[in-house]
Amino acid sequence: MAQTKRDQDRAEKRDEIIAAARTLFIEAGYEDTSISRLAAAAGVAPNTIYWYFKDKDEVLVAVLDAEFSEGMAEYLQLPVTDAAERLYWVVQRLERVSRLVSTVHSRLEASEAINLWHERFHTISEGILRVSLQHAGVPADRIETRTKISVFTIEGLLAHPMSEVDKQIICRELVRA
Amino acid sequence: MAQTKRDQDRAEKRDEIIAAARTLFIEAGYEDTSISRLAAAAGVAPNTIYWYFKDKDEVLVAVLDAEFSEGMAEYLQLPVTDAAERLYWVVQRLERVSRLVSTVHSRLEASEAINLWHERFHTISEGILRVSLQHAGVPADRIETRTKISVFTIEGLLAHPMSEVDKQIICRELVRA
DNA sequence: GCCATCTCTTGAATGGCATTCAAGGAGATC
DNA sequence: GATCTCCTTGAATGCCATTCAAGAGATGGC
Repeated sequence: MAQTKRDQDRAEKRDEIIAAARTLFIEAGYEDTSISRLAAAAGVAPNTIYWYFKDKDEVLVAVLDAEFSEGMAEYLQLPVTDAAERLYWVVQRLERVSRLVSTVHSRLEASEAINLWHERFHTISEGILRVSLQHAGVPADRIETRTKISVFTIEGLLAHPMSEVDKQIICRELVRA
Repeated sequence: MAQTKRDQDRAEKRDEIIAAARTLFIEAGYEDTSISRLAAAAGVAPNTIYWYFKDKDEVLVAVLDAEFSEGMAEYLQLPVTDAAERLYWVVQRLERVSRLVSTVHSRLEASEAINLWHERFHTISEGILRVSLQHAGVPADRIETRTKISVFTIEGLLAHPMSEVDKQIICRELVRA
């Protein structure tokens, strides 16, 4: 109701670009997806992208938002299991977007928008992990430290190839009381 | 003796380029150091770089080798202290080159040379860390897992700003028996 | 001493990139 | 029907890494 038809069209077109970017960024990588390629996939001219987004980083932020909210929705519907299994699920889920994880870290310095997104992501992730560790019985005075270690370890798991079994063992160690 | 004068000159010039790249890559970052800038700093034409190196990634590998061997020499001369302090020293030492750490991870896929260097680096680092954790009294059946967690956590510390105190606390937790 | 060969350096391209600019078209508004 | 705003685009701009072709200078063989 608050939206005019124009606003709706605009939002739809923006979403189409985000959808195309999502596929390309995840499958080909951010660096290897040029604005031209993205524009071609979205069926527009390269400079049209800039009508909807300030720059390429802002497209990435939109993709990250979409991926994050989807992943979070899945996580919240997860059957209740122990902390180690939930953690392992998170690792596997994040693996789909591991390229983006690496890209975000490499663009932290260059892009303020990415930096802000990254901080927000860490705040939320740490919050969830903190609760998991509490439930798992980690002593209160070590929760903060163990939370950070867990977050960093998960990021490490995404950046370095490893057998599924090893990942599971590491997840179990992370939530050890 | 095995070297002719020419080979020596060549090695010297190569080293000059590496020296210039070392400063630029560490202070300005790999991405923000164009071959042109590097060439200007080294006092040669841009394409001269390609006479000494296959590509920009190979320059990076040379810089990494130089930094690593220097850092390793320092580490080996470290006064004997407890594992947590040594770990904290490593974190601080690596912080000088934290940009490179991030760069290496972001270029793993794109460059086979970087990938190889990275694997070698992890093998060596894990080896050293493993010994530290053994000395610190970590149970044998958890050494491998804890080693990996420690490596990933150190990488995380480098990529995410944090107070020195928090870093020390994390280092202490990592070597906890 | 001379010529051929090899090393090294370079100016000038090539084809890419993200981003910007200026011009025009298509709808909505009046 | 005129005006105005939104949207799209072709064509630039100024980077980038890398390559090419030409030549300078030293080296080795005769």
